[in-house]
Amino acid sequence: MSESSRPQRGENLDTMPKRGKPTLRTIATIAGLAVTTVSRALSDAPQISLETRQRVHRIAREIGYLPDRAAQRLKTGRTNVIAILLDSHEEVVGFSTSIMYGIAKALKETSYHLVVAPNFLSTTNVEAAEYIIRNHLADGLIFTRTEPLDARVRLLLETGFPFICHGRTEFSTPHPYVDYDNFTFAYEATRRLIAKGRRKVTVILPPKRLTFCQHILHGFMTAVREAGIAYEIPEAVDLDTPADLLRDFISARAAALEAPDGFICPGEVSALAAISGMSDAGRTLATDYDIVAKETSRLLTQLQPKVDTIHEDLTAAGEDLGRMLLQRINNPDVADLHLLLPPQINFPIG
Amino acid sequence: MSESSRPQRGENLDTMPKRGKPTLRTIATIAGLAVTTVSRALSDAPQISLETRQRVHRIAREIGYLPDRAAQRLKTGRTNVIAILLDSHEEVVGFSTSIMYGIAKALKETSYHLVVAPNFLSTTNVEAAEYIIRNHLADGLIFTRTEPLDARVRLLLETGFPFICHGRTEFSTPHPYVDYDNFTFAYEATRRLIAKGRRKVTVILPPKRLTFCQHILHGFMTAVREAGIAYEIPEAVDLDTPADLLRDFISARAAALEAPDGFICPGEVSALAAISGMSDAGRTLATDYDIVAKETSRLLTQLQPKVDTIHEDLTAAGEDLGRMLLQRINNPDVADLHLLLPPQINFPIG
DNA sequence: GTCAAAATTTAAAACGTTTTCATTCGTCGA
DNA sequence: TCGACGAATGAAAACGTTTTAAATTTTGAC
Repeated sequence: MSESSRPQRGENLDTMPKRGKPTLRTIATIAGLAVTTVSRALSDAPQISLETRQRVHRIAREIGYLPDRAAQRLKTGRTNVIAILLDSHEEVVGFSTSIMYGIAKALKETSYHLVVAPNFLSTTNVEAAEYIIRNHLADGLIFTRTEPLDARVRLLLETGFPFICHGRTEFSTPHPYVDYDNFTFAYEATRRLIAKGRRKVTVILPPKRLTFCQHILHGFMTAVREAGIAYEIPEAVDLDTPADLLRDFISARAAALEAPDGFICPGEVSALAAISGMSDAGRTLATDYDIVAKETSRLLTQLQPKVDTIHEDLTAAGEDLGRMLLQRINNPDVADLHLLLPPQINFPIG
Repeated sequence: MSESSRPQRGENLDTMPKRGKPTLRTIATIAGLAVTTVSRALSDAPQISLETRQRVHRIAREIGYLPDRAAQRLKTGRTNVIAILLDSHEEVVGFSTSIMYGIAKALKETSYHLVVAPNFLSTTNVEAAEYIIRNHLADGLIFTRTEPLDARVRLLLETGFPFICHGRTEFSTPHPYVDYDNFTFAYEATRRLIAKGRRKVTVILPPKRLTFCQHILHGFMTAVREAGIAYEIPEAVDLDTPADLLRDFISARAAALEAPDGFICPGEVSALAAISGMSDAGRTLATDYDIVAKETSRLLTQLQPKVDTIHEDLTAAGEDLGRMLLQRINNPDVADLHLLLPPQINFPIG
């Protein structure tokens, strides 16, 4: 104990009443330990005795110590930040919000933060990823709405930067992902409509460039072909179409000849638009037509009569994304990190 | 030049092919200068000769030098990050997106980044702000949708943390803000409807807890009282009501007795919902009723017949927010930093 | 009791930058 | 010619943490 008590609170806090933020040194001085020991104790290193560890933790809590993330980052090279990418013009609608909520839950007890990286000034969705990597703004990346040949996936695989996405690309390049089994969703949804006696089915598809559009189409077509039933696939609208336009489209379609009497709606907004549109055309749910919808919140449970739903738990998906990305960051050579989440079917299947 | 060339690239890069990221030292070695000089040259300090400054900049560009933000932050205490807060359950719809775009533009040529701070795990919207301050995750905060007694504003004023918000609180506590003149918007919009010969006007208000709801109501009521005209204020819906519910509400209202024939829609979604709803009830725009809408994108310019619009440039507001926040950060005692943006009226006023 | 091994703790260097203070070098007035 | 001055550059400390290597204390076997 030579000169451990330097005049730390001298005349140098006249600039701001910043109350000399506590550091490891503060704790060390109070506890009569070395900074090293305090650091180790706080990070629960094995070689520290239980007693010191507890004492250090207690002091830290009492004086409200928070580690300086800049110093940690400088030393370790890790930012303790996970970023989620937003497409150039994607808006954070309920979809991403639920996923973010799940990610935030997965990060809750860790030292990691979630930041949302908007991508407003660049034209391609890969530029935001490049920017993050170049400036080392995060330790890992999450993004959604993958395409079969996704430029982001390619870039990240090339640079070896940790990432995981919600959705898959084509199968030739394996990469970490969490995806929902949209094939089964569409297959079971279609079979349900058929089982209910519907004779012409249709599906509101996602935008064609997205991978999961293929999955839904595949599941739909498989069930349609097995049953040899009539179907139609709207070209003018998709899941990203604004709700009123969708409503008007469906209303117009219902008034025409050979209108469909069974709808697959892989999203709540499209389901509500379909109900409104059919209602505009004088059709009654359950009597004149049926819907099977994908539900991600509890929006549809209010409806009377009830529509058949298949649940997709986006919050759970977000938790998996967060958990698996951390796994990937801390152990770069875990092989083949992926997960396919099963649909949760809310009606009897036979 | 004693021993400036240490064996920097020894055996220590076997962990990762990280290509020894260039640092100030790298540049210094190449240029035959001291690290100090390089640092000064890059930050354009006055005492560096023009020649050295240019040379250093050139080398930095050539080897792709990027400053280590963690080191900068550790040394200066500044994070070079601006955060925009999202409400607990607010979704980033077109509204926030435009503002973020403007902020990003204002930050473009500076060293600042914009990050979006979601607030999913806390229940009140003030917790996200607290979290950011405690962990010093940003140098300044931006948020929107202020309330008359806004807990975030109070917290930030108390702690002296730099912030600026889009929208005002009550007038008793001055604080930095950028706001749109919603009084004038509503006043002129109402007068326009009256000038067009409408005899019963109505307005879709924002949620009552938000400050700018009062401003719109005030402008509306002022014009209504001046003209002594009939009016009504819907209680069951507001600007946050989902579009189909709004449409159905308006359609139902149009069918009833003494329905309004003039609508103030302070948002594009509500304007479209009003048109659809009136159309459902068999009413024709411009013939049976008129609308004055606030437009923030170019969504409404497509419509036939045209609706009268008053423009609010959210991107410009974002730019002002970013610019003024930087001003506030770099000079904490600028007094009374605020801006009231005038409506841009797209019809002849008389 | 002694000595080596194990269990703890510590000193010091390092991460990459900024900043304070000192140094060099030419230039100019006397 | 001398010293002083200003311009330009440099050396070294510091920010708060982690980590390597070393020092100290404790333990256990003989």
